[in-house]
Amino acid sequence: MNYWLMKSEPGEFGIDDLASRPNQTEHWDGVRNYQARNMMRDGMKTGDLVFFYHSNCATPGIVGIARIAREAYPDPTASDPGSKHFDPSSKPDNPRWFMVDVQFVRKLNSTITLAELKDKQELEGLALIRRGNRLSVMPVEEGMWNYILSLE
DNA sequence: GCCAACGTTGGC
DNA sequence: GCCAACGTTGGC
Repeated sequence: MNYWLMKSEPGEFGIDDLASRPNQTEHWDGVRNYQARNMMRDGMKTGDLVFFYHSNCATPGIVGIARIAREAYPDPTASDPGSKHFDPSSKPDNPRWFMVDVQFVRKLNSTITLAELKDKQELEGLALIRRGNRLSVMPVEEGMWNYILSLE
């Protein structure tokens, strides 16, 4: 079992949006960063758990937990000229971008804020709080996962 | 809205 | 292969 953190802007797609989808499941499309893609494609397995993180908002932080419901498969928005994630250099017979399906597990009782996470010596090295980090998909070590949950 | 940090692109 | 220019992310 692996653990992850995935960022989303609540104004675009927040934890409540995930919870209200059919089967409480949604495709995680639109990832256009190679490192993030590689982690989704090569690392994520069905059943892995994910911290759902709200970025670019008043109080950035971890707001809930999700699970990987389907392992990586081609992201159709890459070959859809009408999508804002359209990538003309990705060929349908050789897809460049992938997505996973993510299913809602639960919301946290309260947001574990970025400020709080930054404050913890125990989380030194966590990719989320490394300087300049902008990855939208990143791994979380099991020990850190458990520690973060203990902050709830 | 500002801006630092980072990734990508493309000329050479 | 270098690197300047540009676009994006995301905290503040």
